Amino acid sequence: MINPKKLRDAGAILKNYKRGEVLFYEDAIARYYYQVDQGEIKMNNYNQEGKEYIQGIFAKGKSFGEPPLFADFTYPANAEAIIDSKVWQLPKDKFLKLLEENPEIHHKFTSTLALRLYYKAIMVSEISTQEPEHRILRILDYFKKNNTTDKTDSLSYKVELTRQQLADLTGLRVETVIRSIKKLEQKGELSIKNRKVYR
Amino acid sequence: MINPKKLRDAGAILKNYKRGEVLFYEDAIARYYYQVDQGEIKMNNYNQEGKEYIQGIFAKGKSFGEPPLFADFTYPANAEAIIDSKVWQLPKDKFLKLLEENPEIHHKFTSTLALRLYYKAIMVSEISTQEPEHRILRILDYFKKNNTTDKTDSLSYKVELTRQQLADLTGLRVETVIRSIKKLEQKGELSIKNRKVYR
DNA sequence: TTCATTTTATGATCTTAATCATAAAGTAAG
DNA sequence: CTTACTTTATGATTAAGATCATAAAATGAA
Repeated sequence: MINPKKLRDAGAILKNYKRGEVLFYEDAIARYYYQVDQGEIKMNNYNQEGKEYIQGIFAKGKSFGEPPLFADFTYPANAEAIIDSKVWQLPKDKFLKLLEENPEIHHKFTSTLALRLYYKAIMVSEISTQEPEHRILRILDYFKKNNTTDKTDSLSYKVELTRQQLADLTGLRVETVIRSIKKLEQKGELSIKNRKVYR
Repeated sequence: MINPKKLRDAGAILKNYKRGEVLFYEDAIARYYYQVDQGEIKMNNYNQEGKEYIQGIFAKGKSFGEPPLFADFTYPANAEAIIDSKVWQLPKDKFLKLLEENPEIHHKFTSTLALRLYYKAIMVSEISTQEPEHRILRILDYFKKNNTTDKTDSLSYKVELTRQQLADLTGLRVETVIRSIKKLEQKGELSIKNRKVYR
């Protein structure tokens, strides 16, 4: 996350997006650095049959869609508002200038990319070799880690993801997620209180 | 890739690894920046049943295993020499100092991470939503793009990967890869000359 | 507060890639 | 040159998750 004040000073503007609105499409050329101010943005792909894969969900303070700003390639996925959102938008050249003039921001930014690469490396391995329950737990733990400081395994973290979103994040079908979650509850790996998952 | 001369000046040493030798294991703490001087290194994961997933294959000039140097996490995968190799090894603190003192190297390095993130985003989406033939073509095109400047679709690029490696890169089984490749040949998407794949 | 949509749920059936079995060709090691 | 291992190959069977069908709750919009 870059300090919003710094962003504004560098020339960023705050844009509003309604639930369902698309910020950019897969294969488009990247022109801006984006950072969530309010709301939730997802990046996703659809295959020929319309099956969705969610690359990531970005909440307050998170940036997304930066990699294509650094090299000659287009967006690997779409970006869409999950709920009504406000997003900082900084033109590419101004963003690169900002990094250039602020080595500490550049370093922090590199760390962010590194962490995202780490997450992707784990997920691609999970999806290709692990069974549904294992994959789901990984996603839950990733969201828990990113949204709490709680390091216990007390099943106290409330998962704010629908079964469908979990399916789209893990490459599974919603029915499979529902059934797997039930099994995980029986095994004591998570708990379900009026339909909400706790991990 | 960082200029080998610069690496050596910064304090890097050149280490030898025999085919099959492991440079580091998953979950270990990262201590060095690595860059291939000669040979081939793969990064991979194994699941409980021993099924392998290959995160990437790194040839001459490519670096690997850098992300954990930037934040407080461990290696997401193992690194192993596919063939006898020589690898530059630079201690973490010296590597970070090198980036700090050379903004142009830092920027280039960020581009490398960005490109890798792009590749991972594509592969995770492919693996989770696409059928075998589609996945295999993606990997072939990725390797073609990274190893030639040839932009034609002349089926002139010789793929130096075994069927098993293709399987481990795509999360498929070797038999499935063999059968898919045959179908792709019939469709004219690739050609096979004495068992070697051309794309 | 009614209606439409989304989310969660469950059972039955199907399909695709995994698995299992076996072997020939190619390569490397001694 | 022989032996061991790796790679490619192919057919038969199986199993896991996808798909299909249906519906009750829950949520949200008008």
